[in-house]
Amino acid sequence: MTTISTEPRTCSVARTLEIVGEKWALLAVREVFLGNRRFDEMVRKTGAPRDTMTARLKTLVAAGVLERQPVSAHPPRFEYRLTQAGLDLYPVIVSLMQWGDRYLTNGEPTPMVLTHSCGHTLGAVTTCSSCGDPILARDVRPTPRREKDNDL
Amino acid sequence: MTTISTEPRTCSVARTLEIVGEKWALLAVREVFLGNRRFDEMVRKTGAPRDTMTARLKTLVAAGVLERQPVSAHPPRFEYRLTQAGLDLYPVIVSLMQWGDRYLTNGEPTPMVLTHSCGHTLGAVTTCSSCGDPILARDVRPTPRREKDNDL
DNA sequence: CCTGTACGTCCAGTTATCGGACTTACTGGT
DNA sequence: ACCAGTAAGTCCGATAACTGGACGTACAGG
Repeated sequence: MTTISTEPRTCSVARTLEIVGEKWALLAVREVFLGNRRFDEMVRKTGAPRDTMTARLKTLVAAGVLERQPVSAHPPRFEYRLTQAGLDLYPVIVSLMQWGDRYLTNGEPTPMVLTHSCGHTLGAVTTCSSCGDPILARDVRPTPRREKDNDL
Repeated sequence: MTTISTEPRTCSVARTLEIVGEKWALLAVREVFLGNRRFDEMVRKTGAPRDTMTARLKTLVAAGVLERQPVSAHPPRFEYRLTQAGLDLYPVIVSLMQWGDRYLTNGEPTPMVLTHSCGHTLGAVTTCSSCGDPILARDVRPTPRREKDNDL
């Protein structure tokens, strides 16, 4: 007998998306990576409504992705800085950018060029930490830890 | 004179997020990567409302990430398959999963194990295609192509 | 004929998003 | 002293999106 699972899958992707699975959250993080750590700059450069940005930053701080630090008391001014967890989101941002560069430029040059410290324009490849080969979906076998998530 | 840019930044990250920048969109793609290509399965395994899943799948098909193909005419049954563009989203999914595995497991074992064809459990590293080194934010210098996006 | 599955649509209620105006607290210029 | 400007939000009303659940259609199998 096979019991049909009625619950959604337990999954790290889903958990992560609860925090950064929304446009403005990730764009806020992008801005901080680009060095813009201030509220108004993030609003301007992302185009997010101020209200929404406030809400997102609150979530990101609560999740430990960003830290809100005062940089001046009089007048009160704040900076949002990446924590280690935030810094570790870099691969996510880079992957998204890479994909957009490939599929969404419509033949035009990419809006932004990333230059790596090795001197070359950045092309990002997601590789296996064991063998070093680029990771392709067909080379990966997923195994859910829980019984109920077991169907392929 | 410095003109303050009032427009949001032109950016591949933003463009990509217009398509997959929402929880259910990415979770639908995740399910297809896991082999679940049917509407009802995606609804069950992701927990998305049926309405929302319908809307997301429509967007993803329109964007060329998925293809909707009939697999039976009587009764009418469909499958959603990844296009090449969809397959190229794998690094995004893997990066998100990796991050969740690291920061959102709360000490428990990760919900899913990915085994690479090399025989090892998958650890994904985003590397520079030129020098092969892992990419760290601090080693990358971003250069916007447009003048107006030029501030750091 | 009855039950079950697949793939949606429809609905009504709630929540989120949006753009714009407003607030507070300063700084710097005239 | 006064005015303009900036920063970091908050507040508002209108619109849009999301949600869970019921429903519709088309078929298969017993």
